[in-house]
Amino acid sequence: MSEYIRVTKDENDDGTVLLCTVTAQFPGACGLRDRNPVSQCMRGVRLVEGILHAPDAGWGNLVYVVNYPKDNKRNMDETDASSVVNVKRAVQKTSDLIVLGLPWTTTEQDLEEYFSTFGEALMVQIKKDTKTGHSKGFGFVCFMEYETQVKVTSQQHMIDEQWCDRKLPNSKQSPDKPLRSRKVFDMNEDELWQFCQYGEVVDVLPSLCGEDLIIKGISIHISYAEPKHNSNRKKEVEDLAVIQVALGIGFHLISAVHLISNVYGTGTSLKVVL
DNA sequence: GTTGAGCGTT
Repeated sequence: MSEYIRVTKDENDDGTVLLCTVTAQFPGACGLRDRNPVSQCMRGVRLVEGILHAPDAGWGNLVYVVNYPKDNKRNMDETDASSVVNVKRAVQKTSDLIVLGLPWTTTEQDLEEYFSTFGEALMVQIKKDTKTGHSKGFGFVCFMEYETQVKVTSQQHMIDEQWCDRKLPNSKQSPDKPLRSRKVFDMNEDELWQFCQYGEVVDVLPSLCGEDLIIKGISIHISYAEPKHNSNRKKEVEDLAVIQVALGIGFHLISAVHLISNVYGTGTSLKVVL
């Protein structure tokens, strides 16, 4: 069934599953929990000496969530921790923008003055003819804050009474990736697998939800859907959402989607923009 | 002294 992530083909005869079977798919996992179908409460799967024991009613048709060590949530290992930091940095990283179609008379001062209304610019330049010093009608700008860059790239610009174009310079674009964005809503497993081929997503942490991430040159927006029924359960999902997502493996992202849709109801669960 | 799609003298 596409709803489930298979970690093992069959449980043992006595209804047990080895923890190492789970950790093979979810590195760093220390156990499992599931939602009691009656009380809707989360409960831990009994773990004795590395062996997971089925609930009294058997493994059944329940969704099991992977547990990670509590004091280690954000720090499953050094590599992962630094990856998260890198993601945070990637979010803030700005890039030069090329500004085309400038009036011949526009100076760097004019340009700086215009763009400073959006935010602080680190660099503004207009390309000029080396001999004559006349403007070639295009230039570059780089902003301090990524938010400023987003603002600037998301609207048109009238500079000295002329509409100008602004975009990422060719030199800053990754040649193998399409520029246009594709939005994927309500991803099913097949779509997730397609997504998995693009690269590596480090984490889906509550703190990252709502943020635009740029990971290995791929823009990814991760957001939670609004709770459809009981908003108290939102806290639970945030608690549980410390799920490592490694698109190279794929399973983790799928499990995150399951987790989130279980709590918020099926529907929009993860929004991924490619 | 001109021009109007483009891609960065350091």
